[in-house]
Amino acid sequence: MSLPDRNSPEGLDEAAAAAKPRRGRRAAVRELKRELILEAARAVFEAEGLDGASLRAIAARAGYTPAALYFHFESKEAIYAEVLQASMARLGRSMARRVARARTQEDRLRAAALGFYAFYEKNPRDLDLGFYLFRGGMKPRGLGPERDRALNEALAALLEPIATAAEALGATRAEAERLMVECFAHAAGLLLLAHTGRIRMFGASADRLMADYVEEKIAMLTGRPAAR
Amino acid sequence: MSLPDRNSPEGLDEAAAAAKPRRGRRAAVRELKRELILEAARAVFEAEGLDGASLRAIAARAGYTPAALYFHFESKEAIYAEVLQASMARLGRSMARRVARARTQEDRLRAAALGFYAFYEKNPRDLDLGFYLFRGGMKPRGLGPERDRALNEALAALLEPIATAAEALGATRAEAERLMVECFAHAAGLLLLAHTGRIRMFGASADRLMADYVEEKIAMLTGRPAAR
Amino acid sequence: MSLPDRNSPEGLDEAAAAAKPRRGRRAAVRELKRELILEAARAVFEAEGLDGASLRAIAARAGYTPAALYFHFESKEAIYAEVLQASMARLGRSMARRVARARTQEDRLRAAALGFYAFYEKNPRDLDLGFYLFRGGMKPRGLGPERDRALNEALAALLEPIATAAEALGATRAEAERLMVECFAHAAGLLLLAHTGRIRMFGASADRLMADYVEEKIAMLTGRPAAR
Amino acid sequence: MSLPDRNSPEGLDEAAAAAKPRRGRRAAVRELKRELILEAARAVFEAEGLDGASLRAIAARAGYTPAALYFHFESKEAIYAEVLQASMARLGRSMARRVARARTQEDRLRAAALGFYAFYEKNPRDLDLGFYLFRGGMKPRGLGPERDRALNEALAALLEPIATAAEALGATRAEAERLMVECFAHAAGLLLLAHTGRIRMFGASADRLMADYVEEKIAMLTGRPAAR
DNA sequence: TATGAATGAGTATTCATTCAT
DNA sequence: TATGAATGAATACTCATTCAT
Repeated sequence: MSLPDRNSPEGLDEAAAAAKPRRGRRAAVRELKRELILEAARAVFEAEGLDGASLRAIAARAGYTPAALYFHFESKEAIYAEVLQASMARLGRSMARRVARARTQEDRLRAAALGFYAFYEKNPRDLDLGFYLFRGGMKPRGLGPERDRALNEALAALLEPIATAAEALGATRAEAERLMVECFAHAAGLLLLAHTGRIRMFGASADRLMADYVEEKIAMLTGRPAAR
Repeated sequence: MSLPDRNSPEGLDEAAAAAKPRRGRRAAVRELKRELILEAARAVFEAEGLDGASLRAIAARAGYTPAALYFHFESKEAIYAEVLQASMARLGRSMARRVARARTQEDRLRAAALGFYAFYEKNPRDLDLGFYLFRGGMKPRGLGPERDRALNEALAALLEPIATAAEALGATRAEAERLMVECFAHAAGLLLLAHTGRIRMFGASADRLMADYVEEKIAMLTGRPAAR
Repeated sequence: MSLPDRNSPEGLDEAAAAAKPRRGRRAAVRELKRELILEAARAVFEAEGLDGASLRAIAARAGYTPAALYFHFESKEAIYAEVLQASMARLGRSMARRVARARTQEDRLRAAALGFYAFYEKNPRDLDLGFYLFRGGMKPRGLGPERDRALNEALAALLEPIATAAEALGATRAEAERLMVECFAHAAGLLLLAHTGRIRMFGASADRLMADYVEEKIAMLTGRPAAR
Repeated sequence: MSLPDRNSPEGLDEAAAAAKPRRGRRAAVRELKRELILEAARAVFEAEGLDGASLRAIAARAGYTPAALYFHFESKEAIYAEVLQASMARLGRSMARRVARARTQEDRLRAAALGFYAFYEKNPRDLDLGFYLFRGGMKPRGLGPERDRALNEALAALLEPIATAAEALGATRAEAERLMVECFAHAAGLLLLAHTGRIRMFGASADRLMADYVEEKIAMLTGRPAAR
């Protein structure tokens, strides 16, 4: 059954709503259009990278004129930043879900460290996007200092669950952060190799390597021998 | 009197040589010019990346017109590939030197694994160049499939000393290759993070982390506890 | 309780007024909004010129959307024309005030001729605006022929006080008009030079030059030697 | 008859010249092309003004691609500056010719002062171009400060003959410069009015007014009554 | 009356590459 | 070998204007 008369600002007067849509409706439409553009942008950025992608291509794919995008975003870089933020948000949610499902402290660490790796392994287009983070330093400023800062902060927040889980396993804060960085680095390296086919070239399996790496670390942390 | 029967394939007619220098001389001059162009290209590619660099900039820095470069290289990508090969050759020589100096098998492994890392740490511009290897998959074709294959082979040869040292320490070939890949991945990850400032953001020291990683691996290999 | 019978022109029927205000009130509000837009437009046109100014900038400064301006003016040129007319009206009032204060016929001529010059000297932004008049011929049609004609008429009316004063000093109508034109030209030239810094470049003072010019003309007219 | 063996650097070896044209020939061709572009640019700038003209239009009129112009000039502003310089050079030559023909000191002053005016009266397109000089102050920098400075200097040199002639008639340097500025201003004002049709509107003749103005000034300078 | 969204034409400039010389 | 000139396609971005709401 529908419940038309909730006290929410929507509803109440359908005729008026049809004539002049309520704020919420307008904003929703606007948001929807933004999403569609971002969706198109994501595809193009994934395929072409930040520099390689052209606003025209994004606009065309979104069914718009280039000029139209400027009503929704202030520049190509702004679009890229949003696409990247969305990707990181998905990663964050994916990790959180995994950690929430874990029942032991050890599993929580596994979930966090492997979750980071697994997300990018399963979503290689997100990895393509994320590589901007790894190139941040090369060109003076890719997205502008402000957006870069925001992305750095988002990244730090993203990795925190790994450190938190390590602390819960008895590590000091310093040790926990160190382990977090090590896992980040190892995952980044493996993803790099796997993503570019460099690992296949050596007949190795990247996810297996990552899992083993985490087990080794857990073994060191808990004093138990790693099951290899 | 002239000595026409030197063993070299060139020579034979000095008068003609003056008017039209012998093959060898010509080739040497030609090679020299190529080197000068590559030198200029290296500087520009390091600063601007493959996409960011313009042929005009390279030509200008080399003291040439853009059109002139086409007498020496067939395209911008061809130049990049040569610059990259040269960088890898330097890396190879650097690793070989370190390994040669090592006295024990353990040290040979340390030399190889850390040598890879250390070269890029000390020569960040080479790292910038090398990052192409890590992006190989992103753009449909960066340098063309042929050049990509050649680079892959060169990379494999480069890393071989690590596997060789591991075998000398008693690892099977499979284990040795696995360790080689792990070291490669860890080094790549750490370099990535260090290079883009992402590691400073966590207050960690990349070279320390790399050294520790190698010690852990050696300890596992030899059965001794790692000195942490 | 409501007090429906205030003496103001509004009121009388508040219910009706709320639903649909009477013509007068509506028109007044409309006029007010137009003024606010023109005010904003003036600032932008002064700073950027006719071509340089963008409708977006005008709209933004007026607190409107570009599209909204089209409810009040039919084009950018129409706005410019109105801004210019307002500027000329101010000039006219300024000259009239000066002439009214003058006690002798000679002073009336001084007031008119120098008043023209002085207004623009004191209000350089109005001069910027007015320069459109001087560029009228350059672009095929700046504001459209109709608007141009209206501006010409307004200009002629503006300068008339000079001719009137000259006639009062004994000049024939032809001589008076000639003097009017001469003064106009000299003032325009000096303003041009002063306005663009070209006069500073020669170390001269524009207003002094203008005053001297008028004295020379008065001397010729009255047969007295000019006080130089 | 042809005289093939002049001692000039041209000639001598026609075969070689055909194969690889001598420097002078190349430079001449290059200069010719530049001239053709400038010619096209002049037409467009005259018709559209600095802002209104587009590089595309200039290129099209010159029979080139927009990109091709960048081999000859570094920017639109650079082209404009050259066009303007050429116009001023023509003005300078025109004035110099007139002054050279003058036989008395008085005539020299007439020639210089009226020559300035007459050039622009006869070449209204040059006046359009020159109006940039009068708008210099409006927008922060039209051509860039360096080019603006160069143009100012050229203008000062252009007007100098007027001051020189005045000094020859007995004026002090200060008086001569003042007269120079006055003439410049009056001419500028009259040209403005004539050019924009504002003078016709009062039934006056600009060149007559200018001539009379100069006579008045000469009369003042020499103490004789002006022939009006 | 006012808005947000959209358009289509326009801007200067840069690029790798080609080619006659 | 080397150059200067040229091209054509591409770039991000801006503009005045329109229109459904």
